[in-house]
Amino acid sequence: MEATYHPKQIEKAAQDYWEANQSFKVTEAPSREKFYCLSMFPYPSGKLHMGHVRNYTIGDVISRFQRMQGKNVLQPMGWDAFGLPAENAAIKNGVAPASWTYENIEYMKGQLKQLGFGYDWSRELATCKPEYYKWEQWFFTRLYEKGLVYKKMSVVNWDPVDETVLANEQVIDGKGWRSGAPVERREIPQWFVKITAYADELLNDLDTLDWPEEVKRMQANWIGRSEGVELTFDVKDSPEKLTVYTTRPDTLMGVTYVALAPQHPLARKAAQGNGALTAFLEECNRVKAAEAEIATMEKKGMDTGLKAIHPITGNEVPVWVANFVLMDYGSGAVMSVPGHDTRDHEFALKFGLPIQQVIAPKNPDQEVDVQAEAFTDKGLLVNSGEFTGMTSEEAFDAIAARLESLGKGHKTINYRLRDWGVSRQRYWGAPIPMLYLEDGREAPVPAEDLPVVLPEDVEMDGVKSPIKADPEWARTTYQGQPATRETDTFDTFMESSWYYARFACPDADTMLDPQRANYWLPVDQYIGGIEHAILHLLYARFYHKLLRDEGLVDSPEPFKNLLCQGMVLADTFYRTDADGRTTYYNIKEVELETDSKGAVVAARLKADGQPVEIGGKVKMSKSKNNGVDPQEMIDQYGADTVRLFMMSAAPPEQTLEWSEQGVIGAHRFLKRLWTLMHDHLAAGPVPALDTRALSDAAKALRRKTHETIAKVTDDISRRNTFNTAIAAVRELINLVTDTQSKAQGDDVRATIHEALETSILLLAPITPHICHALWQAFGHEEAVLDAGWPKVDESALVKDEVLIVVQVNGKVRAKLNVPADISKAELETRAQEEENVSRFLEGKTIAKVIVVPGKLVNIVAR
RNA sequence: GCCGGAGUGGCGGAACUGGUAGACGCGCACGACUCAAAAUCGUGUUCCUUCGGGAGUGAGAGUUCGAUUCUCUCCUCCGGCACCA
Repeated sequence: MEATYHPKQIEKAAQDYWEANQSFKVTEAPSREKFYCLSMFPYPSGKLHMGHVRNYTIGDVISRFQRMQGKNVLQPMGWDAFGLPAENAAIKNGVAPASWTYENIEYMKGQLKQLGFGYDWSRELATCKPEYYKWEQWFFTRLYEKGLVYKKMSVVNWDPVDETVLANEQVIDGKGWRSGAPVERREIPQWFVKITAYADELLNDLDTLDWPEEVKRMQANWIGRSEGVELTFDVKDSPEKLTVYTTRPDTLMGVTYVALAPQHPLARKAAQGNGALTAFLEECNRVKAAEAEIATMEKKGMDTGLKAIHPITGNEVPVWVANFVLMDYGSGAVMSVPGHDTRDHEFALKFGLPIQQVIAPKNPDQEVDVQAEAFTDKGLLVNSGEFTGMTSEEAFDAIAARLESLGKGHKTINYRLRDWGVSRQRYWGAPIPMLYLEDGREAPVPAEDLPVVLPEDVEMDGVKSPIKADPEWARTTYQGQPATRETDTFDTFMESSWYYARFACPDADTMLDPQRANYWLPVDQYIGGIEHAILHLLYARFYHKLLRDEGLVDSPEPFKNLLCQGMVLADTFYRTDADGRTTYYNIKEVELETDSKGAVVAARLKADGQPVEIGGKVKMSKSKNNGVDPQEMIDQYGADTVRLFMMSAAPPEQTLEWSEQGVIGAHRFLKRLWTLMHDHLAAGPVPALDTRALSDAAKALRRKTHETIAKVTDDISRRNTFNTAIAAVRELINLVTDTQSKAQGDDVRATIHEALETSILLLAPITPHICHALWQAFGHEEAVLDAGWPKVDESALVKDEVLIVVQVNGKVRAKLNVPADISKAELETRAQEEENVSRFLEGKTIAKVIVVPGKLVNIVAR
């Protein structure tokens, strides 16, 4: 063993060992307990970023820990290889998306290996390969045959200059990012998968998942199940009817107008021959097709001139168009009750529409003025004809029953969740396997003709998808008649919705091999960013249920446990010039000025010595110029240092603030650890541990060793708090150093040996390379990777004395070391005898004494 | 706007079930080693203080013998909002 720590050498040696022994290649072994640990696969954007490193380090620590518990651990890795950035890179650099993607995969794979992640690379997959997306195409045709796929018109961002569809991120301040033209909402026909048919199951099964509560809550809210009433308004002098959905039928008598989405057919009809309304509807279309955009913009509306007939009173109410009513949600029309809905109230005030109170608070003392502010609570009905005096709950049923008897409405369950639009008008995606026949019919591509292969050797001009530009690509036949192919491609969420299952049987010549898939699935631990809390995770859950209904898997849910890791942040520094443009500077270009305590008080640019603004800690990104390249860190400090810092700086769900000083601190610990181990071994043979004859110092160290095993085991397996696990090992190492300098003897040396060996095992999942080397140096034949996890010796934990805190009126006044088996009464007496306690009791009478055994005594005195 | 989350020393964080606030680390200060520096090792480090003690976990209230932890109101920051992945 070398006297100094050389991360490059030992990391290379450990990685060579794993490679030569195929250490992470696993096969299905029904007799063994399996553990499937999966980290969200990356988009191959070029090189790994710190977010990836954090995500994959967490996964690797859990995988290695579970392996040391004796489980058959599968940890695969692959590539979410279709997507927009490849097209952008293709346009910018003149390379085909495919070759750009494959190059990135090669490079990033090398980086993952350098970090020492224990993946079974024999299962690697890339979603852009036909052998992967073939099955996705096949599955889509199965869904089509089952009636779970349909086509409808749907809104996209349209760039009128480039004549192309833009993604939301390509629309900046309402303009196309390349053309600069104001975008328009445009409706085009698109394919949808009926996720709403599974809404109830997706909602109910959330209860069965060991997921963070906030993620389950977000998904439940996203699905948005509500019970309400669907009712129709007749339209005056027209055969048309308006259908609306409401969760508050009790407020029906307070409807003073009806609001339509600008895309509603009746709004369009009313606009014919109405120039102002036509112009307004056009204006409503000049906005990005994103809900956040619609919800935050200024509320605008216009009267259509139409009158709706109230289904119960028969009164006429005006029909308005409002820019915030969504066509995709419900029926695209809402009944407006400004007295009892905040948004309706705001709109009514703005446009001078009447506000009518129909609900009064249940508490008669509560003052309500609906002209000033909407009263949104449930209560008692007023001004509601025959329904007056009912509670909101009674009125819900009574009004629903009345509507039903009139044939104008019925109770129904509604979901906020909308069907999954899977069509994209882009090139770099899996072609949607549908055909359009000459006679106008559509048909799925027959299974024997799959996959529909995306050509990879193409040139991108930046505007039109190469498969849309080439009519030859689309030309084909179907059952002898000419047909054209669909040239839209799938949403990339399609690929990421089932990759976890394909990893179980990546070479199967069907979509999945149920036997192998059922051995590994569900995933025992899934790890990924919180930003995927809704969309990806909901689509994957949906897809899993579709796979189950196809007979490909048995389980109802894909991911048993979920860990959402936080983002990686770094300091930002910037200057704003006279034109209001902001330039960001990397921390390397900046010099920090600190006060005597080390607090940062100012920053200046090294280049010109002038001050720059301190922008705080922000998610690492190109635009903020605050990224730290993992590769540089690995080269400089080694993979173990990077892994150790990542895991020790914060618990996984929290944001992690990058700090090079912190990295240096982690590196320092590994150097110290190495030296400590080396010196211990260099001191000669270690006597055997005789637990019956230990000095106090040896006994204390041994207790700490076993307390640490218990703590680290619990922290990793139950709490996922790797930071506190590392802190516990550091405490143990600190105590070893301390014991070494204060006590000698065979018993001390033997307990130190036990403490050090234990530390190697406890750190092995986190810093596997150094632990691999140290374990060998300690003379073990087997690799640390396959060494069993250390076991707690309960007898080592026994304490003879405990520390008791004594409080007077909740303030700490003394600390006592007492025998662990002291009686309550004696503890009270001893507490009161303490000098600093009696001092505070003087002149007071004791009202109460609270004793928490083994912890504290609180004397309440007045 | 809607949904979800987070605020603790100079900094990252700890306190797991309502029971010693600040574990562990970074930074800083001082000391040892050194011709010197780096590295390394050691000691100290929430704030105020009349050195008795007092205050303190984003702000304000409440429950409790006792609140970082539970309840309510508010402020700030972050994630998602269906075509970034």
